[in-house]
Amino acid sequence: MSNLKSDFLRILSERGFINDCTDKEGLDEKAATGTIAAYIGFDCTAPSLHVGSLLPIMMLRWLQKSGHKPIVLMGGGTTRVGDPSGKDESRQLLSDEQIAANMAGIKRVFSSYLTFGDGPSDAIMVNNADWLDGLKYIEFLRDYGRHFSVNRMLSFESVEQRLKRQQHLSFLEFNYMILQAYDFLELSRRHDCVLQMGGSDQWGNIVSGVELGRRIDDAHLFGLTSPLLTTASGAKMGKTAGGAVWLNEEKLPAYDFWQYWRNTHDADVGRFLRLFTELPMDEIARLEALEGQELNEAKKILANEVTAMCRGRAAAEAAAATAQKTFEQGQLGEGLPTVEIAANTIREDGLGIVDALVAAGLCASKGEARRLIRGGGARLDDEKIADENMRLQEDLFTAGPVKLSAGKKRHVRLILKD
RNA sequence: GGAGGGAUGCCCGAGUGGCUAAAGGGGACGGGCUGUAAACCCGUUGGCGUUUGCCUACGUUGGUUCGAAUCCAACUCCCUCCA
Repeated sequence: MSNLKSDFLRILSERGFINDCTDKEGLDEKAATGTIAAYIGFDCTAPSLHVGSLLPIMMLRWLQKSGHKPIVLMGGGTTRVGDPSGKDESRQLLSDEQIAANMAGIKRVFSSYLTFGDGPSDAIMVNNADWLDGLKYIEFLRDYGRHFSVNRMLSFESVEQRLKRQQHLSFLEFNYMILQAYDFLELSRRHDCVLQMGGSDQWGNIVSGVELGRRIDDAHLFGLTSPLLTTASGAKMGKTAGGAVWLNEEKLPAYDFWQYWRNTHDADVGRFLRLFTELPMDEIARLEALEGQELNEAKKILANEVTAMCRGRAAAEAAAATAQKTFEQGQLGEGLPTVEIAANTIREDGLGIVDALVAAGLCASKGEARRLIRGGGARLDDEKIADENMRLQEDLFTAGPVKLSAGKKRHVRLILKD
């Protein structure tokens, strides 16, 4: 395993980034003797990437750190088609305006992880709409389509899944892998890119590109995939009570982002430290060896490191401080999500506690708020709320913000606003 | 184009005229135990109002009926086989 010569592959390997590689020795040789360019594609299906994309982003970061050139491919063109990999059903088609807006949001996050510029190992960002949008159908089919075997395509996991489960797969989506393969070819021609990386669900698409390069340009391209990340409990990474764990601040406050990592399962701590932080391996070994309650320290470090990289050191420290106040001292941390209550809604005869829970975003509906109270999960300044008809009065706020909680982990600061 | 099968709540899936806001499971959320873990146990899981109430919901639109997720018709989409 560790007879790897290149820094790049050795780091990825020892940190657990590698699931599969089309030609590990060949790639190692190439990375050890020169500078290589590698790319990962990101489709613009949402206004922000979420933690699921953090793994590929970290791969690009290590690539750059070991002296190579990362290429971030924005899927402005492929998003118009829709990748069927790993999806049960066809995604709704996104409008071009949505795609453009999503791309703008996604682009922002990369500057936290990569250095962009014109130097040999500076990262660049390209958009596959640049070459996909202008393709001519018949020409494309004749030049490239003939290199694809439908028999083969049908056997790829992404396609086979759909067929086996009797789920609709449109011809549009069926073409996705061809376009992704073509992307690789274009990038190898334009930027001398020799490696495509991605999640293991991308294996089929990546291999298609490697083959296309060999058939048409006689190029020796490489593919490398990372393991599909699931948590120890088997769930796909990146979901939390509030929804997806977004990388962009405007989609998820730093405090919540930090909390996500703080709540990592015991069994995942070591793996996540290796994948999502840049702590030295021996330090990680020490941290993951901690047992019982002490392992919580490792989780805090994990949260701090990941948050610092994504949101900045200051944001990470603020989140850590808020968490400490809230959980370890039982106080009201300043960094908790803050919700303003308009003073005039409360002045007359107070604000119903049920409405307050909904307004605070802790419950999706009044019924849910009532159930929460009945189940004993709602608390006001750490006092269990027993009466679902209770009303918050104005004088409650004279001493300052009030803490409203749903369960042990979700807290909101309520403040009165004129 | 022909023949047959199917569409149920976040997901899977039962239900073939009233007892159905709809079994069961998963997930999620809450409580207990803990370490802001895991496992386990318990509870909750359409909306609004709350003492029995109203509204929305079983692909879509109509119809039969006192009454439909359940029967009928048309339509949409998916699947299988045939051409």
